[in-house]
Amino acid sequence: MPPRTTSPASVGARLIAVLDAFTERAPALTLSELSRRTELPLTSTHRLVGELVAGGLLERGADGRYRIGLRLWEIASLAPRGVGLRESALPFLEDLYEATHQHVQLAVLEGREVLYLERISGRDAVSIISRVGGRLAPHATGVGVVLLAHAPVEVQEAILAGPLRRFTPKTVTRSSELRRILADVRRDGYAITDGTVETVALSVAAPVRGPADTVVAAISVVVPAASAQPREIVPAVVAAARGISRVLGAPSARDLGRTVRRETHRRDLAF
Amino acid sequence: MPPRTTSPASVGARLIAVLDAFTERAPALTLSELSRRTELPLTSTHRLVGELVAGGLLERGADGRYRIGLRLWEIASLAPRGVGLRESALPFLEDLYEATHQHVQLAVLEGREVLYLERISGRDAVSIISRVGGRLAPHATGVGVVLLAHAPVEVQEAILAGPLRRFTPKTVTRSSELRRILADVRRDGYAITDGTVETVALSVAAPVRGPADTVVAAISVVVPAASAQPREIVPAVVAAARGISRVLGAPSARDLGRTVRRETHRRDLAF
DNA sequence: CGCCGGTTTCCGTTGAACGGAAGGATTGGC
DNA sequence: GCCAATCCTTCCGTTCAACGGAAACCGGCG
Repeated sequence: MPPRTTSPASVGARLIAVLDAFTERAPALTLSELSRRTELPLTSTHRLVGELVAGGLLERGADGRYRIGLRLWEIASLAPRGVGLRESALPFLEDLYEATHQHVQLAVLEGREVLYLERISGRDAVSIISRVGGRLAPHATGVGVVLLAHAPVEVQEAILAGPLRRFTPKTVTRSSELRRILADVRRDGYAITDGTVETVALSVAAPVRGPADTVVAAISVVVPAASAQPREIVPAVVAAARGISRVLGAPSARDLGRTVRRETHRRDLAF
Repeated sequence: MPPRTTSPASVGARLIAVLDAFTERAPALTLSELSRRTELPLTSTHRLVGELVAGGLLERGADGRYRIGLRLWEIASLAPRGVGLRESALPFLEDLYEATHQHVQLAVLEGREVLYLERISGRDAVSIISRVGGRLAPHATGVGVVLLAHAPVEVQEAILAGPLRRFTPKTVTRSSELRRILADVRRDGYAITDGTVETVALSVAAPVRGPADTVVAAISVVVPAASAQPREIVPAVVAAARGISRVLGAPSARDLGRTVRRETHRRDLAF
C-alpha cells in the first residue's frame, strides 16, 4: 500500500496549528472544519483533537463543535506579561475609568503588533474595534505609537519600512511623519492620536515601565474625537501609567513625594 | 544498547504535562525544573519545550527560565466560557464596583471546583485569597454555594459525599448542613456566606443564567465581615446578575420593565 | 431508500520521536 | 586557579507510537 502522501511538521507544531485554527470569528469549529483549516488529514486531526480534549485544552460542546477549553484559559492566566501585568495595572485603570467613564486600555507590543490585555469600557463610550486578546497595527493606535516609540530599533525600523495601512483619512501612513511622531512621544512622555483608527475616537496614551526601566506596556483612554479638551486628561493618564510603573518596580517611578500605595505582593515577574 | 527505560504517555499528553507544570507559585521554570516536575527525561523535555517555544506557547526569558507565553494567553482569550462571559459581565461588575468599592467577582464551576474568571478589587478592600485564574472549593465560597446549588446532581452529590475542607471555624463541613444551605440558595436566589473562607470576609453571591436558563456562572461582592448591613447590597448583586443573564440571553431574565441596555453583539456562544 | 457530510474505528507501515551518552557553559567552593 | 556541581545543548542509533488510507457508522434530507 503506498502509504505516505503528505506528512509535514512535528507533532507539537501540529497541535499548535490546531489551536491556532480558532479565531475571534470562529471560536467554535467542527472536526472537519479544523481539518480543513489546518490542512491536516481528517484522521490526524481527529487524533490530535482527542488529545487536546483529554488534556482539557479543548472542550467539546453539546453541538459537537470544539472550543478553546477553560483549562487553557487557566494556564494562560499564569503568563506574567499577561495576567501579572494586568493584576498590577487594574486598580489604576479602575481609577481612570471612574474619573472618565470612557474606554481605558492596557496593551503590550507582541511581535510587530499591539496586543490588548485589558479594556474597561463605559456603556456609552464610543465604539472602537480593539478587543481584549485582539491585535492592531502599532502605527495607528495610541498605545501603539507609545510602545513603538520605546521599542527596540529593529522593530521600529521593520515597521517604518513596511507599508503602513490606512484605517481612516487621518491615519499616518508616511514613515517620515511616523518617525517624527515617535520622537515627539519620547520627548513628551505621552501620545495623543486623533481619529487614526476610527474617525470618531481620540486616544491619550502613556508608557508603563518595568523593573529595568524599559517600557513594557502602555495604557490609554479613548474619548470621542468631538470631546472638548483631550489635554485635560493627559495628567491623569500619565499619573496612572507612572503608578503602575511604580508597582512594577520601575526605578524612574519610585516615590517622588506622592502617596505610597498599598504594597502589592509582587512575585517573580522579571520582565 | 538497551534503549527504552521509561516511556509513558502520548506526545500530546507530554506537551500538556509541560504546560501543567507551571503553577501560580512557580510561573517561571528552568529546563531541569520542568524535567523534574513532569518526570520526563531531560532530553525529551528539552525537545518538547523547544516546540512550545517555537509555537509561542512558552517564552524564554533573559534569565533562561521558561514562562507561559502571550500567544497562549491570546488563544485562551477565545474560550467562550472564559472571556466571552467576562466581556458580557464586565460592565455590570463595574457598576457593582463603583457602588460598593469592594471586591467584585465572577466565577464558574469547572469540574468540582470554583474557577475565578474575574475580580475587580478596591484598593482598600479586605484581603482575600481568591485569584483570577485560581480555584477554590465550592462549599466554602459565596459563588461556590450558588454554583453548587444549581449544579448537576452528580456534582452536588460528589461534593456532599467527599470531605469538606475546613478553612475557618465558620466553614460549613457537615454535608447535611450544606444540603440545607443549597436548598435555601435555590429558594432565595442568592447566598450570603459569612467568614467561611476567611473570617474577615463576607460574601453576597447570585447566579448568572445562560440562554438555556441554566446557571452558567455566579457573581459576588465580598465585604468586610464587620460591615454593617450585608443585606443592603443583596438587591444590587441580584440585579447585576440578572442584567448579565439578560445579555447572555436567559429567557427568565428578559426585559421585565427595566431599562434595556445597549444591545451587545453576541456571538456564537452556546453555553 | 439512497445520497451526503460529518465522525469514528481499524490497522499495517515507517519515519519521527525518543533518550542515553557525551560535550559545553556557568557558577561556586576551597 | 582548579575541581565539582548544575544546567543546558548536540548527536545519533533504535524502535515504537504516530500516521493516514480505507471502510464502517451515523443522522438528515430529498
